[in-house]
Amino acid sequence: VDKKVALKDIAQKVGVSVALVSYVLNGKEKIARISQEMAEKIRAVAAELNYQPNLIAKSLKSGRTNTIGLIVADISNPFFSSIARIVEDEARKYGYVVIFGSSDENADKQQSVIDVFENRLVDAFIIAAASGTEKQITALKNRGVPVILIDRYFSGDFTDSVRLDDTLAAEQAVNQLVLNNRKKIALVTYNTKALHMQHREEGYKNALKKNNIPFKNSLLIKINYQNIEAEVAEKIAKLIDPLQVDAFLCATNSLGVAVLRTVYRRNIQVPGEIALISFDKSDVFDFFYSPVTYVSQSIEEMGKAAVTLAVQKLKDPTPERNSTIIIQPMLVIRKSCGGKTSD
Amino acid sequence: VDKKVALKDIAQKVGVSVALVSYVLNGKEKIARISQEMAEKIRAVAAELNYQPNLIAKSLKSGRTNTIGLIVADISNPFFSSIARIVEDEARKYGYVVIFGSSDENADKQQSVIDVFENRLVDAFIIAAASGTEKQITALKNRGVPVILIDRYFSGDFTDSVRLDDTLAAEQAVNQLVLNNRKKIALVTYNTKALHMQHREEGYKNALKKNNIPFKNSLLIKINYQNIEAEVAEKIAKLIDPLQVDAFLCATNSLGVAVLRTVYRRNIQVPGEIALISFDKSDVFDFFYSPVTYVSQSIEEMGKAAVTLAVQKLKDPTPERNSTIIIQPMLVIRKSCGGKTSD
DNA sequence: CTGAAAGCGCTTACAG
DNA sequence: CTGAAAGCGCTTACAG
Repeated sequence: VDKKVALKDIAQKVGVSVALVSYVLNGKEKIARISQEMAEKIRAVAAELNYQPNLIAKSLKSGRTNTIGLIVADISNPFFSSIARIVEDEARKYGYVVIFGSSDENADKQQSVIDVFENRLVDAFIIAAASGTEKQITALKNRGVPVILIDRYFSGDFTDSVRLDDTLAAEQAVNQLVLNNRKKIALVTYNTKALHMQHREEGYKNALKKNNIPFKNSLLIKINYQNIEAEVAEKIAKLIDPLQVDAFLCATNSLGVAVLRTVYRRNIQVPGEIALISFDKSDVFDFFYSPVTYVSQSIEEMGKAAVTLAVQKLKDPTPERNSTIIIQPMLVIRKSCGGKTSD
Repeated sequence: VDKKVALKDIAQKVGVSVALVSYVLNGKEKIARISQEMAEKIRAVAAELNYQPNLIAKSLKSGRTNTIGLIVADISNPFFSSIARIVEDEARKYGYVVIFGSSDENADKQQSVIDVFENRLVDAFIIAAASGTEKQITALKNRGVPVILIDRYFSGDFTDSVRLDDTLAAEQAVNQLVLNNRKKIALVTYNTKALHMQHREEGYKNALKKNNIPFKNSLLIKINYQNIEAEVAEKIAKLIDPLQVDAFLCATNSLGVAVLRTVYRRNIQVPGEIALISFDKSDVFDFFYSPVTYVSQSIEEMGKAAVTLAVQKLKDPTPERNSTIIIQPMLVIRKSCGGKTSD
């Protein structure tokens, strides 16, 4: 087990001060006007000793860690792990590394992850914020830490965010179902005040109204995040025995998969008896006997935008306005929604 | 934007030295024999100022960062993101935070991730090592950094590892297929020297031999990791037109999904025309019209074991032997493998 | 019971 | 062209 080599070691070997070595190795020999040959010699010895800078020491000096903290609901959810991958790659391009934490949609847990990350002097946060945590986010901002919201957002323009046009997305989905002659369209969503979910609900209601379909409360199904499979099974059971719906719009991929599972178990024909559209993407949607129509949001676009915003804020920490980047939804139409398709 | 409060600020306000504050806040007032009332006062002021320790400064002193570096092939692969989630939760219990990187099965990329993490003084690594990187791993170990291999491993006992009994797993799968009267069993695996894949191949061959089925090279399908979907489609096409196989064993979930996609597109009946077993788990396997039989490995067990080993090594850095924890596979039998099942 | 001081590894304004 | 010194925020052996 070798001892790590430090600037001091190089300095000693070359017979020069630590300061010189630091300048040279940081490419500041011009500024410090260090002689060519000395610079060469220092670089040679550094290479010979295989010098690796101690980034922790650099961080203590600079207050920067080149680390981005990514907080999502659950890293094992494919939606979030795909975002994580994009964020990782994009961050690396700028010399940043990503540390992650899952909030499980729980405000307390989110706060504790924020605390831990902040004490480690994470440079910026990218957060898919749990519902009801706007105070956490504003507090962070007030402490001068850049925060980019992703997927989730709050009303008001208090931080940068990257999000889907949720209202539009839901409207498009409902319109498609109506186009395919569905009139009894249920929305399966989470029991939450989270704004992105509220907007999906709003889009659903808007589209019903525009199509002259009365909204029925019994067709608005709210599921608790902690208990998805069981609640979906139970609440859907009530709607299909006897059949009171002819379509489901599922507000996330987890809900979509849960609904599929129930529908599949109960042997309900898709799209014969009920049509189906889900938000987000899932491999599962491709393999269901009736491939599932879904609202696609470009994860690549979202992840890249989030990192770009973070890096910008880091470069110029005092911009007066916050950016909101709105990703356009795309409805990928396949068999499950009941129209004529090639798939 | 407030300035962060430091020990100094508390010390000034209380009118005492920084050392005292440090002792008290670290619960070492006993050792330093500090008076009750002074300790109380210091704690009160710390709370009042909402003091948060600077973990970077602590790290510089201690050489510890309480960070675990997790390196996998691709964090967006459900297998690895599930592991990441377990590792995250488990690490948190011990006060560790997780930083992650994807290697894309590329040795150079893996080395660059290792370098970055090491310069940040990550305390320990958990790595699903890319093929041919044993030198990287031994080098890390020689530098005194604890490394736990997960999922992947190398021959020889040179570091701790947590892995599946790959040979046994493949044997069990093949035996099941034989039991269901399959004789022309193809193995779809990666074109790699990685030992876990070699062992799966070995298990496949062992089981064939034990069942008196001659091994045919044409039924050993090797796919390059970089181009899964296309190669699977192409190579499988050759085997099914005309039909020269009656079963596929897929060595990972990505391969399983790719094979399913091809089989599905070409409208081959499962298990009527060909039977199917895959390694790993996937939501997709549940929704295929013929639910897919798979080799289940307990990700929870693996993740927990890896973190436990890491924490142990951190506590006691000089144990003479390395631990190898071997997870037992479990074959989850469903319709796709062609026997009689309830599913 | 408490404080002054050194040191973790680095950067950088200052002096010469 | 180069070095001595202060300082980032913390810990801890030492002295009193």
